[in-house]
Amino acid sequence: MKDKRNIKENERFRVKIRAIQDTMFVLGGKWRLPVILSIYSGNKRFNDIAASIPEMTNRVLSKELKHLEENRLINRTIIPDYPVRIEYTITPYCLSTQSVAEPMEKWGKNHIKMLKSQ
Amino acid sequence: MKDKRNIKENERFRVKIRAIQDTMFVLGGKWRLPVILSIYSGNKRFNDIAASIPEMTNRVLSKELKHLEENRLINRTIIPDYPVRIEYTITPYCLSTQSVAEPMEKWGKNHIKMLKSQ
DNA sequence: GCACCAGGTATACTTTAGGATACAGGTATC
DNA sequence: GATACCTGTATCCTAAAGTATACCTGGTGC
Repeated sequence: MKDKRNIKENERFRVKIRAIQDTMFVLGGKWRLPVILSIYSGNKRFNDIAASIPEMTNRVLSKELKHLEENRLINRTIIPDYPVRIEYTITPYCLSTQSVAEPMEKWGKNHIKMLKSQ
Repeated sequence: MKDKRNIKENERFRVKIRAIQDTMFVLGGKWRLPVILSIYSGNKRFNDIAASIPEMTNRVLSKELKHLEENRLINRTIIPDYPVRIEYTITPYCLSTQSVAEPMEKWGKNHIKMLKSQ
């Protein structure tokens, strides 16, 4: 009886950590959420995004954009103007990342405060 | 006027991404939150934690425990028994990581569902 | 023609995360 | 005396993340 419960509980635990690791895989890393936030706040073009996060090199930006596109968090659209422009926009699905980004922002701010108060 | 607002907004944006990056630094990575969760769910000893997450090697566990201790998320106490035991417990401050871990768990579960439904 | 811009890619590098394996040092047990 | 358990550490390695710098292509403006 107790064993059965432990097995079930362990199963729940493993599902939990797998979910967290998946999130980490998709949204983890130093630049992913910042890039999403930058696009969300209105930057559509490569150089605009790059300018909004000057510490990130354009090679990294290029890679992150690809990763985000592959995970359906952003759209890359080619505008056939002269000259051709490329616009990045977040997908409706991407809005769900807010539920992760916001608590992380809060926690980070609080953590800095905590460190300072010591 | 408009410039002033943009500068202010930009400042807010930079504060935001710094906070997220700090959180990533402390809680990011494949194993950090799982280790916290394992301790939270009752595992106090090195081998118990290791057994609860068999995919992680003990070298990685050792490193993560050190990192978590340095960031005041767990306590390491030596129990002077024979043989000497060592117990890891989460700090009160560590409870605040729930506010990050839970949304990540939810998002990860939803993400998997999203991928499957395509 | 020439310089310049947008939106990247190429190349080469360093750093960090994470993994595989072994085993140490003390206690306890057979 | 040999062996096993506990809590890790040591050594070596690979892969991924991130950095630095240069360069490309196809326009535009002068």
